[in-house]
Amino acid sequence: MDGSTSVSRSTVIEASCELFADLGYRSTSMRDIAQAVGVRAPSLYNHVSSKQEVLFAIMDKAMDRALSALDDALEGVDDVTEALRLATQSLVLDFLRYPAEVTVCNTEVRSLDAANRRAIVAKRDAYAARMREIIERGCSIGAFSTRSPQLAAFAVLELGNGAKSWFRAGGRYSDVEVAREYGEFALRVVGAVRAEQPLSAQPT
Amino acid sequence: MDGSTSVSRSTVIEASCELFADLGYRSTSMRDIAQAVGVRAPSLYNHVSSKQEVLFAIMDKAMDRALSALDDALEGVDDVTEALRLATQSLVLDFLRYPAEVTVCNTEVRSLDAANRRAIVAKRDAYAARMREIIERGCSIGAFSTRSPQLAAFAVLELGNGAKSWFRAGGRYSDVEVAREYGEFALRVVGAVRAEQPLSAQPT
DNA sequence: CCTACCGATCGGTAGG
DNA sequence: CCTACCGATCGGTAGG
Repeated sequence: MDGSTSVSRSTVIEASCELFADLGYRSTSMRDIAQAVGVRAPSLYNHVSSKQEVLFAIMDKAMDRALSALDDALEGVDDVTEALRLATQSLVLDFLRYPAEVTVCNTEVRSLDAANRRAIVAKRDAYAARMREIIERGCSIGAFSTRSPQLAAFAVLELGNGAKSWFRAGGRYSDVEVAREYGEFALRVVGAVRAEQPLSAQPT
Repeated sequence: MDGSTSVSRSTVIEASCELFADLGYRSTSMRDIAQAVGVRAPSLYNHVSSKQEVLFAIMDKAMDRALSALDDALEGVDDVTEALRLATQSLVLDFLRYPAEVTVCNTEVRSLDAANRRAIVAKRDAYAARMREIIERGCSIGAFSTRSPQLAAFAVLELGNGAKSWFRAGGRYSDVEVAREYGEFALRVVGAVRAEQPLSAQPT
């Protein structure tokens, strides 16, 4: 970003997010961020109060967005199989559409101050709990068949990571197609779907 | 580690690995490492030549160990379903047994110098390629049924991460039990196993 | 928005 | 193995 674009709190935060994702929080200096938005480092403090505050703002916004997306995806959905499919699609789509934000969330929890870390970990745990509850419900009513719902929940939550690093490199599938495929993977992991039922049976 | 234990290259590298995993490479100072092994920072240079060299040594050794474990797991195995199961178990067991090394491998590639990064990425790609080849072979002979072997390979490779963060917290299952469960997840992801076939059908 | 500058900390070296 | 110290860089402030 050069000097021709006006600088604001959101441009500072967006530039910081890309740099934190690429270099890491600790390896990104306020001077790096300033250069990215086209000012000198002290001017950043007109928009943000500290480097730590920027990191927290990035992660808090990303967690809220992911939780809202999950809410929207599950609204009015009763069938537990469909709920797991849609929740996984929501998770993977979020990964694919906001790779920098998600990378920061996945790698910089340790860079948060104690109080900020507690707040972010609470939201992360809430997200994981909702995914786990879906899988536990599916197991209890016999829709899913897996030995450890907890292990399966962790496996499903982690699935999107592979898609994220891969998706950035190539362009063979759209983000929606990748998300749909991972939705199918999740159903297979919990034992909800026959292997012979191909994804192509689904409508577009 | 206190002064009563003798300091060597390997004790420096082991202490560095734990610190890099917990704090990150950039946030760990040579003084932190020195304190962990009970000397002053300049004395570390009697054992290692630079901080960067320590990072590379940790990652290179970890990659070689993972590749060797994969070799051992697959030796003499012809059946492609069994190969995927054993490869996944090998991967997950490595994650569970060497969490600090694996965390460093997963988070500090960006902290490597260009030449070191090329060497590590080549080994990581070789590992991923072997997993992908198993899945492609299974698909081509009809043992597996998945729309995108490449996507499935990434999903399987990523599976262990969830197990790693979870396993460190609790003690409900042994590492071997967790690895076996993930072996089953991998077969489900590629469509190799009926959902009705529970893991408990396997011998101990 | 800037220049000038602060105290702290960094990886690494000199010299013994 | 140590003390003493180097130039560089850090997040952030003073003052305008």
